[in-house]
Amino acid sequence: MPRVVDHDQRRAELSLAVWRVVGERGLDGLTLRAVAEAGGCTTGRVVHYFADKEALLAHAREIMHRRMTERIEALPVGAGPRERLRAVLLEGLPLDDERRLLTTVWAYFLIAAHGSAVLRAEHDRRHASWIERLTGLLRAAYQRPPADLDLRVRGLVALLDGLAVYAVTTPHTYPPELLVRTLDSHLELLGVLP
Amino acid sequence: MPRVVDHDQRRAELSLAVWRVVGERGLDGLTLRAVAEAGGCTTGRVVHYFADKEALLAHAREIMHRRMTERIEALPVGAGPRERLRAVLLEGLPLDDERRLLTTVWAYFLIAAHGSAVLRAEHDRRHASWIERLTGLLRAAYQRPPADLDLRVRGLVALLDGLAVYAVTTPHTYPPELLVRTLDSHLELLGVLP
DNA sequence: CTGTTAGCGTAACGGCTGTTACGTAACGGG
DNA sequence: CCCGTTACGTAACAGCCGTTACGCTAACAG
Repeated sequence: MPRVVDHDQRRAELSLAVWRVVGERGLDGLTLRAVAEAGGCTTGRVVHYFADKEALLAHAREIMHRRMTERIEALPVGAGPRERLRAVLLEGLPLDDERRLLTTVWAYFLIAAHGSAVLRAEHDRRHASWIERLTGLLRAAYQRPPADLDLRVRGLVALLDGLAVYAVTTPHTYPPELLVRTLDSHLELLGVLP
Repeated sequence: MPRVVDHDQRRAELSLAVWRVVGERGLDGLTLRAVAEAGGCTTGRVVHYFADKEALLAHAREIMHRRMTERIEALPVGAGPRERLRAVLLEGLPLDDERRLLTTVWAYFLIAAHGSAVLRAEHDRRHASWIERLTGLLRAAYQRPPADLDLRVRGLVALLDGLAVYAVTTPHTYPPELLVRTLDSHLELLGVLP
């Protein structure tokens, strides 16, 4: 056996390079050569670890979701249900550099879901899971859950992701502080502010 | 003078072709040849009326916003402030074919605002105007406006546009009926449901 | 009727893209 | 020590893109 390399780590490195390129140049600016440059190598390495561009993108997306889930599950436990709900929601907003990068990539994949059946199906799966998670959290946050809890969740998620998209496209207009205040205002309206 | 043609109409026709292409193939699928095909002509006509692709896109966007405003101003007057607020908000959701097309184009330009300073500035202008309009409408809908009215508006807009983006990307999961019910649930929460 | 000019189809060009093929260097098993 | 395999840089390729140049056609002024 020749030179030994950790394939998973290489793929993770290249996925990170994909994030950076998307974060800087958008999804149309994402070329194999740009990824190679961001990853400090040539296209030779990129194509060596991924069959084609689609596989590269799919893996970068997979890693993104894995990282998001990882962050949520790393949140401190023990707090009350309302604190926990708010903490999870804040993970969906681009409040620091890492989340800004993750959210940007997420937003591009969201729009790309229009026009690609594969991306749309994948997005639908993730979204349903996200809705389910938040339904549980919101229900737990209520002493007596309202009858239209499902609509409250849909609205909450739409508000959160709408804010996230705005923060990605026009971060100057939607700074982290405004995002948090807007979310808190909505939580207060819902009656589940900690 | 040779053959006489209405330039504005030609440009409007080609802008409609842009909408259709974006609606079917997305912004990356938007090529001059695709626009020509959708417009029932060749690239010769397209480049004859627009200096370059950027000008074509800018005009298609301009027409889109003009049409959206036109629809809003065509709404029946005379209803109460809460009916009016709801009617305007419903114009922001893809509830029929035309709005679906308009919203799709809008969503693509929204994401494209990330990565292009020109598109971002333009979006920022439009967005501020939209926020301003809704602030007035929501204030009028309240008997006694809350202290954090601005945050209520931000949340309302984020919810609306979040729903719109979801409806564009996964219309099957977010049918018109769910959009309206979610919006109404939020309006009820705000205490401004007609 | 004739000349001029806008309208626009056709085609060519250079640049960039994803993909593929090839060459080389380095490492580990025998 | 040697050899096979893996890692990956380099380069060529075909396809599509926006842009540009060119040429024909049809309509109006005179």
